Amino acid sequence: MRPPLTERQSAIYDFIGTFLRTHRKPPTLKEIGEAVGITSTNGVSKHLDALEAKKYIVRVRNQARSIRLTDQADAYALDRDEVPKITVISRTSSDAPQRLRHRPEGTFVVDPYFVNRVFGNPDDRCLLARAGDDGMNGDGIRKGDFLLIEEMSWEDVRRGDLVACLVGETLLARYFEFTNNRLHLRPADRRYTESTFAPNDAGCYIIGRIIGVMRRL
Amino acid sequence: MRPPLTERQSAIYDFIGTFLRTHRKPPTLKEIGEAVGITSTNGVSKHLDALEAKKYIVRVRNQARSIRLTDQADAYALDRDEVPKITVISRTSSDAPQRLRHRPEGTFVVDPYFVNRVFGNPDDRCLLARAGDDGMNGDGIRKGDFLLIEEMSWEDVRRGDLVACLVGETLLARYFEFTNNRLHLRPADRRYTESTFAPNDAGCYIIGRIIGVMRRL
DNA sequence: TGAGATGGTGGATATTTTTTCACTTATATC
DNA sequence: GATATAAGTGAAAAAATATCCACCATCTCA
Repeated sequence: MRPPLTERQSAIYDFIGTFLRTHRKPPTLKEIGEAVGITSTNGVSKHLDALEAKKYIVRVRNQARSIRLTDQADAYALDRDEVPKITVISRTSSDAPQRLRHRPEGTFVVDPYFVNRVFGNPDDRCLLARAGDDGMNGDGIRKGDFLLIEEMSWEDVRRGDLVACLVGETLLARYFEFTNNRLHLRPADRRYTESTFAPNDAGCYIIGRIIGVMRRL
Repeated sequence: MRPPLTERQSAIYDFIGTFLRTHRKPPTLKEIGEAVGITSTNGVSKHLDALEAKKYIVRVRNQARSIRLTDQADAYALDRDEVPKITVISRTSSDAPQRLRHRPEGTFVVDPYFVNRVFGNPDDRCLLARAGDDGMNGDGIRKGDFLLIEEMSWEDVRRGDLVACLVGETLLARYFEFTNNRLHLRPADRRYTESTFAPNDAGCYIIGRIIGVMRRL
């Protein structure tokens, strides 16, 4: 669709997006130049011409701070330092479970009012994943539901907490208990069986505590 | 907390917010003046001084287009024509149910990626409210759950749809059916009874179809 | 080997934008 | 009646910002 950007053009495009998010206004040519190391505003202007020709930005002639990103998504993205973000994880067989967060499916930057109101105050540790079975059906969580997870190790989970865990390749919601040096994962539904694992069993990885559930109907 | 604004200050504050959303950059003094009918930039500047003193905005001296709204909500608000928004409703006894949308508790402008991914594509018709009882406990909706509602009249709801309705002062989630010229609201839990109403009974108002459920744990 | 794209420097100029100063008109308040 | 606050005009000065011009270097491609 749009022609690819050169390395330099890309750096400038990225800077504009970052500046927009952090300052809530577009940068001047001088500010761009200072950021990417170009002393002449004319040098910057030529790059902007290229970005505009490739339809990545739109400029208004003779107006200060009037660069607009064509791609709405980039323009809408909010300042990641100021608002909660949620990392979406998806399990694939090649991932080490401990590294789920580092190979995310994506990241949501969410409206702070929306999330705060509905889920309290999820922070950077939050992950989003989908329940892989109906084991908690009796307690209002169904297969496919989106689970908002506060990432924590099994040592930090309290007895009786609802946790998200990877058992083999499946992501499960279960009640957690630790007794007799064993992790116990208890489903709400009797048709599913309670599982028991040794603390560092490779077949079971506790992702964290479930703090929210979302379901699309 | 913050001192109230005069009518004129309020008009300017509102204009700045609107301009930010539609142009993705702050307005100049001149643009503000033209919008509210002030020919001298100095007149505008004084209003901005007042807004800044009352902590509604922050200005950067000697920089073009550098007004920033203090209130994150306004600053974060996106162009309402381009992204989904969700109106939060709360029932109070003085409201006519048909006017719930017009007396909202608030409005969320939500990250399009987040909502799209989780709930599909809710549009302007979407409302957010909390379930008022446990009548759908058996089907995974509990009292206090946040319900994402696609507003529609009872005529447009299909038989068997999960709907949100106001029965008296209580907001309920129920399965909907229309037979024998009567609205039937069926709970999932047998401890709650099915209710039946005449189509325009003042005691029952169908808000719309429930398209999503969110629960904080 | 020459043309075209990319990525610059430096400076002058035009334009926009903010700031400052002097002055006016209401309205409310003590 | 003095005084403060809000709201405004008009013009000029100062600063920021965008644009334009001339010129240079490197690389790729035909």
